Amino acid sequence: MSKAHSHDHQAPYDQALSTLRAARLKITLPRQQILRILTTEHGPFTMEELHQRVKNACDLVTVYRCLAVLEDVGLVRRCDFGDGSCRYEFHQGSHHHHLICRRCRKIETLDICLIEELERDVRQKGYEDVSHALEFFGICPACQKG
Amino acid sequence: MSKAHSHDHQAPYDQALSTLRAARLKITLPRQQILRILTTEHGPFTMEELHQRVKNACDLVTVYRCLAVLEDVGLVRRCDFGDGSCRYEFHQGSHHHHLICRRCRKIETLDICLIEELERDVRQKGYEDVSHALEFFGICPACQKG
DNA sequence: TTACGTGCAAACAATTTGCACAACA
DNA sequence: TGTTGTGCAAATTGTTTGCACGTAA
Repeated sequence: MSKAHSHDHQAPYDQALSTLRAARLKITLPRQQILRILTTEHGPFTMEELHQRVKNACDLVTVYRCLAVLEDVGLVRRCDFGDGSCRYEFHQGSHHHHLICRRCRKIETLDICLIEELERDVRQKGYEDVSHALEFFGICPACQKG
Repeated sequence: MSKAHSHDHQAPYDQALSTLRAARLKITLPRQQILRILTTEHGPFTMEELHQRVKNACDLVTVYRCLAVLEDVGLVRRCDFGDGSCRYEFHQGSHHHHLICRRCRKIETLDICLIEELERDVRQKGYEDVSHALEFFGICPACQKG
């Protein structure tokens, strides 16, 4: 009762494993470790960052392949901020966007999203399976001083 | 009077050259060719596409360096759609976004943008020099049939 | 003429692929 | 036991850099 209170990371993690089982994918150690990280820390993380966080317990290539699988079954969302490498975060229903400092690359989460009406316009152009990507960039207060 | 009517591509092109001169940058052949393409065709184009369009008159590396310069002086805008390579388009004040087919990669331009209010929120978080990137993805009508 | 730009080759970085071995179910 | 996943090495792709030569101003 006490542990689960502040942040219940266990439930999303267990649910993720169920999703893997439902897709007849194996629950391997690397997948467990990666899912543990993604469900407890917020991210989003690059492949390298995830590889370091599992303390090189598996190969970097395995991180790539795990993330591809997790993205396929919808457990993970890919973020591309236009700086060489893309990032991944756990995808739990919550639709949100990011605020990225152009200088120090700090990433904040924004919970606002008023874009549904625009997506409706896009569907009226005949497009199906419509989604969008919205990211904000700027110089954060800390960097403005430096 | 007749030629300039339907689409006056000459004016933006000449203006771009002036911008280069004002920045004390040289008007070289590759820069002229690239600017001609970007001011007449809409794009956005990848580096490879631009290189092909100048018919290999200059090296691919030169395309990279020209685009970097043009972006620096604000003549060109970079677009990253999260598929390996980024694209560039002529930047003429007009703020807009894109609609990209996930299958055939066709790119349409959208003139709508209601994000100014969200940017205001971001500035209130203390961020300076705020900008955003908004792209829509979907399966276009043509691809739905294939 | 002189700084700036280009070509060519090579270096880099992110990501993908091939194949033999390992391990989940 | 039989897939399915992993490690290692190498290939691919997009982009950047170094340096000698070429050219716009």
